[in-house]
Amino acid sequence: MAMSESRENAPRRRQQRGIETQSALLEAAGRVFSRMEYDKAKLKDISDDAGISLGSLYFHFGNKDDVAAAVLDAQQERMTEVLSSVVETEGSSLGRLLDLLDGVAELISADALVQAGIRLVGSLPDELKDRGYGFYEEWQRVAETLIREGLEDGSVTTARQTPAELAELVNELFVGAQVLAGMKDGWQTLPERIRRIRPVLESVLAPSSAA
Amino acid sequence: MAMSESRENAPRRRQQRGIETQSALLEAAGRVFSRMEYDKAKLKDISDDAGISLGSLYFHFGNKDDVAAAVLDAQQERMTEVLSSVVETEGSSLGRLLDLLDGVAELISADALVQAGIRLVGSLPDELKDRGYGFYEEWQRVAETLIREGLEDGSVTTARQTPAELAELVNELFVGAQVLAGMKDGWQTLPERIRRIRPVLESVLAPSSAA
Amino acid sequence: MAMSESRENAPRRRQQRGIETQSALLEAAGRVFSRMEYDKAKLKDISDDAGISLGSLYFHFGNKDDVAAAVLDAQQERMTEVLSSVVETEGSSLGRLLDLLDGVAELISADALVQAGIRLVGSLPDELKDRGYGFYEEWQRVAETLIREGLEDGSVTTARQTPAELAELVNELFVGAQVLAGMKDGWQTLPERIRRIRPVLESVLAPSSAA
Amino acid sequence: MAMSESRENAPRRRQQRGIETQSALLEAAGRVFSRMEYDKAKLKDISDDAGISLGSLYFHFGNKDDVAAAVLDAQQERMTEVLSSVVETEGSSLGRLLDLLDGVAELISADALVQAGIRLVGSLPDELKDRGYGFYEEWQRVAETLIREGLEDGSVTTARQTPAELAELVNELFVGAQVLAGMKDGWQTLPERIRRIRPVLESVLAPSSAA
DNA sequence: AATGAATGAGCTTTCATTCAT
DNA sequence: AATGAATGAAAGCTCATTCAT
Repeated sequence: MAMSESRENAPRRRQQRGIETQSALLEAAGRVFSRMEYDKAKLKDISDDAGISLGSLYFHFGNKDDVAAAVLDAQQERMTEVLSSVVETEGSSLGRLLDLLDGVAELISADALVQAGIRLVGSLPDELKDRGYGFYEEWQRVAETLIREGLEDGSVTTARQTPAELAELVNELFVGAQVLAGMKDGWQTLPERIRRIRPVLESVLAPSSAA
Repeated sequence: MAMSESRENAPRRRQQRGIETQSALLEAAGRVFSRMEYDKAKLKDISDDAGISLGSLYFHFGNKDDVAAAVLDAQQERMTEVLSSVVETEGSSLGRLLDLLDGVAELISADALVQAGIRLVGSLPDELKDRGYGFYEEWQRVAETLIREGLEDGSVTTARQTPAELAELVNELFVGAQVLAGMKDGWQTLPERIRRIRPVLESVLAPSSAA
Repeated sequence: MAMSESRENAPRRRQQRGIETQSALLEAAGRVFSRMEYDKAKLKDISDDAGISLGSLYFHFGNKDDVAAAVLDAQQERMTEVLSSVVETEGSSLGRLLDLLDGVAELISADALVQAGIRLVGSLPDELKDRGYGFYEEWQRVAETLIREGLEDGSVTTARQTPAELAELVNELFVGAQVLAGMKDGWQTLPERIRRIRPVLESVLAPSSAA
Repeated sequence: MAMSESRENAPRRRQQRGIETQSALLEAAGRVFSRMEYDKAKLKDISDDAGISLGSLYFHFGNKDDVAAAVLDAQQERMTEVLSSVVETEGSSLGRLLDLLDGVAELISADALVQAGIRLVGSLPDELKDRGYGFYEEWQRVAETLIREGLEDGSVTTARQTPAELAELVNELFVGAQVLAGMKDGWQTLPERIRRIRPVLESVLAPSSAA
């Protein structure tokens, strides 16, 4: 069966092989960048981790920055995926917002490539910094939208801060938990930290229901 | 005795000059490390910034890691100074805790060496990581103590979380604000962010008084 | 099978080029180390002498010590070659022992890499010292064996010292001649010196025949 | 008593102090150079070993080469001392020659500064090399003289080599023993080695008496 | 005489990137 | 597509030497 495919699919197979190599390199990059700073990570480390030649890495990614950029892209893709899937869930806006935190925390604690993306944001050449920071802003916009919807559907009841301020607060808490979890145990306990934060956010965003 | 003094002073005078050089180098290191990652920062950058020879830098600090360690030590010293001075203030425990956040935020936004220390914690050789993280733990203990005292003096009234959990929460919020401020504008707006957080913490730690 | 060969040969062809480079570097290292002390010799000197980039030298040898180790290995290989070829010769044991001295003297006086090895033994980081000294011991064992055999085949007749002591004596004489020749004229006259030693050794090892 | 000397002797005392410092530095240099190669030995090692400032070392010796030269001079002085004292002894010329070897071996095995001198000869900047090698030649002339005298007084009886050749042989044997002892155990067993050589030399230089 | 401090040239080593096959 | 080999521009660090006191 493999033989019968050979003629026509040869080019496609070759393409296929290339894609596999590229993705193997990407995962390896995730593993390496999640373990060390951008500058400490050598491209040789990545190609070794993938068991693929350094030359090949350069064939698939132009240079070191491009490798980092690809990791960042993949990270944001995976985070956006969680974001979309949770946002489209049934339930109150507040519930979805809190579920979102849980979902992202879970993703971070489980996916080395996502962890790599997080580390990279903190130790990146200036040109790439914005790309990383941009995501925090996007994420904050999503939070703000959900809070606004919560005010409408009644799941958010506080009136003492603007939705933007509340979103910023949510963001700060999440980032703080994420940073401390990253420093302490490589994000293993991040989901737990987020779970402990949940009632606090509920009491802040919906103080009446907590009474 | 005048003669004997001249002998004893001789070495002391030398040390004096050395101390000045060393502290000039330390400030320069603060400036440089606050501008760039550990790996991107070259020791030549530091010695140039201080207007002192590279060899002299190596005379006073043994190697690059030691320079970073000295910056971390200086940072923690300065932060501990604020911490002590605020904690010994008059006023309720909760008030002092919140003033503490303000004080530290102010320090961070104003002192390049302290900013450098913060950056370094995130991008440091593994051997130095603990030293940096240790401070977060110490700081959290202080917060916990103040919360405990607050429960006694009545300034903290919540009973829904343990003091340890509340301290963790305060820590996460502060760290989150600090990280986002650092990314966004080099900590310029950190004090403002902390001011916005204040009422939230009051409502969480003393919900009754907020009613 | 023609196809499959092309695949297998590809890497082999590459290796070929690498091997040539490596051996060119090794010879250059021999030339340089035979001219100057280990510490005085700069790796740049070696790569320049070989007309190959410094980076390439580091590609093939990990660091300076490894270069020296490779030189030592090559030296010992060449000396062992002489040793084996002479030992397997026809003739009396004593004759072969003395021929051995001649052969090694000849090699030393002609081969820069071997001279380099000798120099290195005297000025080497401690980790490599043993490797150098080990050879002297091995060589002494060979001498001892030949002397033992000489006692059996009658070419060695003295009974006043043990074979081990006699071997030590031979070794000391050879080393002394080699060191002095090295100091005086870069080993040019070593073969001559060894030739002058020959009758002495004969009279010591076979006193009767000398009478 | 110290006080009563103070006025007039002040300058002399100062001189005295300088001499002590200088000799302390020289001994320290001996210790350091006997442990490591010229290039590996740092002047800081020497001044530290002496417990005297680096600046002071530069005051007493102009530069690194001068320190080495001073060590070499001191070594040769001490060796010459042994040489003179043994040569002026009663006894046959051959006996004095062999005693000389013993004496020098004893000195080498006991005196770090002398060991340092020996090491230095093998790892020295070219300008100083001759000074080191010169001593071997001088020493060989002494041996030759003694052998000549031995031929006259009857203690040396061989006629198969010229006195010069015999002296060379003695030198080679001694140097070989010394080099191997240095490599093996830091010259601890050199006297023993020389003792083992003694009968051999007797049989070579005075074959009849050995019969 | 003596010392702590300062200097800078020089060396080893690393590593992103390119090349040849 | 893939690979081993090659390159060279830094960067960290050392250390002989000099300086100021």
